[in-house]
Amino acid sequence: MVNIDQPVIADSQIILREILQNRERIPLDTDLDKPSIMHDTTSVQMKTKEHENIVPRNELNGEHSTRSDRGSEMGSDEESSINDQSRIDETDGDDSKSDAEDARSTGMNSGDETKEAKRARVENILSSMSHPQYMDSESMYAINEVRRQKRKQTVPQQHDQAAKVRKLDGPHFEDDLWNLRQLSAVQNYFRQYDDSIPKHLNGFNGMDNIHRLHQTYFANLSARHAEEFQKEQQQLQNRAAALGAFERKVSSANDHINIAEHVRETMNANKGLSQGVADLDDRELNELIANLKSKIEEAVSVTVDKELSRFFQKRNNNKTKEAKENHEKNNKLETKVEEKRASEPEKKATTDHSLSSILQMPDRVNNNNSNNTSFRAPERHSAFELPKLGVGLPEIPRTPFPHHPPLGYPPLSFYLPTTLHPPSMYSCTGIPPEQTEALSLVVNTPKKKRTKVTDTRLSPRAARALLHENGTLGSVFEHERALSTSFGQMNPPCLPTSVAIPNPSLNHSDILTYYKEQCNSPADNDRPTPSSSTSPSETGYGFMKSDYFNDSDVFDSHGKQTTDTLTPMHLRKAKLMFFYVRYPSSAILKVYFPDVQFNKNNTAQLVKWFSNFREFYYIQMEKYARQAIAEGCKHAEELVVTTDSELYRVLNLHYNRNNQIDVPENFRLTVQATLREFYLAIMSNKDAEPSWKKPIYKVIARMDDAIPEYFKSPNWMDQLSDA
DNA sequence: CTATAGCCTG
DNA sequence: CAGGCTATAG
Repeated sequence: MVNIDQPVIADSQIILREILQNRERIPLDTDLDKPSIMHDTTSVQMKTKEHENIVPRNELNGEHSTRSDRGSEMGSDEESSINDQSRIDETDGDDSKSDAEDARSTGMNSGDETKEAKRARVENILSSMSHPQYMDSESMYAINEVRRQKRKQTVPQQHDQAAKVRKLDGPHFEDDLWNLRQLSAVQNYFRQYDDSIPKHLNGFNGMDNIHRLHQTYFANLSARHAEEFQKEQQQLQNRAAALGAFERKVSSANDHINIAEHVRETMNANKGLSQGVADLDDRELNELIANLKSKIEEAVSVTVDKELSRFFQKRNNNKTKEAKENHEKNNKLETKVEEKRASEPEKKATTDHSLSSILQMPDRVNNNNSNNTSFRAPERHSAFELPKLGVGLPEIPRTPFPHHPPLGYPPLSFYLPTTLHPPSMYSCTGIPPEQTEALSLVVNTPKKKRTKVTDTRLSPRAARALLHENGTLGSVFEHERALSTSFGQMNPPCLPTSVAIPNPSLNHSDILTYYKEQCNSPADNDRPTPSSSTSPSETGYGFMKSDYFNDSDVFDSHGKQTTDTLTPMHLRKAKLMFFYVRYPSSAILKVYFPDVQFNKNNTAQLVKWFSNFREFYYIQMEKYARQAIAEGCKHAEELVVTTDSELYRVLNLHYNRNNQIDVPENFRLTVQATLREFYLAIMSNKDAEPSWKKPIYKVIARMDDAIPEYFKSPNWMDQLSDA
């Protein structure tokens, strides 16, 4: 195609096509499962499955389990196996079915093949896009999983051979034709909804759909191996469930129209149309793709919105319950600890102070049914509820966030005099009382942040772009942004994360870039093509052009301003995002930084940021975990992190210095969990092993949360600047 | 050869 | 936080 920057991109398009046509290139056995999707999708049996799969982070790395599983130890290198296992467990029952389906589909090769294949393809597409939150990530994770297994260091993986399966061939002309037919059919189908779908819901995240298709495709490819195949079964189910849900949704919203049926009918009715489509040229094809994408977005947005709100509502309720239980538990522990202290006078001196400050037995913990994290109410200071200070505190001036309630007010705890929270000796002096172990990491606590603002190349223009100082475009931009977030929301619930996992999304997401460019007038953004360029730095030319010359604002397909320069504002935002996700995939990052024109460099930079965030985070964790141990903590349960905990406060200071957001409760839980993980690992002398932290990383990676959509709002971004 | 994760440094 | 370096992976 034209404008193909990178091989990946080129492949992406091919992939899209293949997805759409459900074509070969895949080992037969793998391919066979597609028909199964088709059958499953139409069935309703998915309802049950659906909520099994609703597990947000489950997909992460393909090994993720529900939050409730969080505690499970994955200490060894068997995580992969474990995941696989879990998947197997869940999918077992359907395997047989799939097999049957496979057999069936194999049988109908020639005659019905066309028809069936088409149907399968369309359904596949629909399912791919209809399961935004769960399935998509699922696929993505599956991919991650595969790749990770291949690359996971520390643990010599045996699945290596599995790798190469997904190499793609070059484009096939016939494939294109097929693809076009499918596209037109689908597009045509969606046209029916043009009127019923609010235009304002049109999002700019359309590339995500493509992305997902891409991922789905890869997921299928990866199914070649047994274990992988099983995972895939899981995905298929998810998709089926997704489609089921999607259909139900759309049905209710559109006079009970059955999507699948419609698509099928449309398919049949459009055979003629496909003819004309056949001789489109690349440009036209791209246009078509763009349109299709747009349509799909519209349709999906509506559904996604509904699903999301429903999901989060449900989720919030659960969490509330969880929090309550937690509270009770904590109180119990508190008592326990106190008793313990009483019996250990000599130790008391140290314990009472540092330990308590770190672990802060939650007096009246913030069990204010902390409305969960993600969509926490602005007023929810619960997580920061300050026990003993409340009153006397002077009103601390803080930057109000007028237009964005979500920002809420900074937790009071941040303003509390340190005296109220005796800093642990570690954090202050850095002299561990009795640490015998190698505290390599612990010792050096990189504290002085805020050093350089990261972006040395920040240009006024870029800044302006970021702030949308030029009103006109800004408002429009903003408006669309806000609206478009609805679509983006689909990612949150299951933010693909990647621990020590090669970020597949980074590669895959290139497809986003690709399509984005396709949509835009290719002439505008003439970014040097990274792929073709030899080095990531794109050597002199590439670098210069993209980082300096091309630093100028650009406009995306929606006429919104864009920059390829990461500014301090972006950095702040990234930090805040860290409260929700520790392992965001680059794809997610891209979604949440819509005003950034991503390229190899800034993508790497952003990724690096999170890497740095994590580094700091884990260093703190290890430090405090060791401190707790040094102070005589005997059980992981004794490690309770409250919003008043030293650890917690340190982290807040680091990532939320200006208290720009109300830190999600989940973050606290994550911190606590991390602390415990470290504690347990250290207690069992795991820290002697080479990469003993890897398992911990994995556990934590599963705790990523959904990022509030308002993060995508440029308007919100603005506020960060003046905060 | 290119890319990422992770660790270390400045 | 950015750079640099290494190991690993495709």
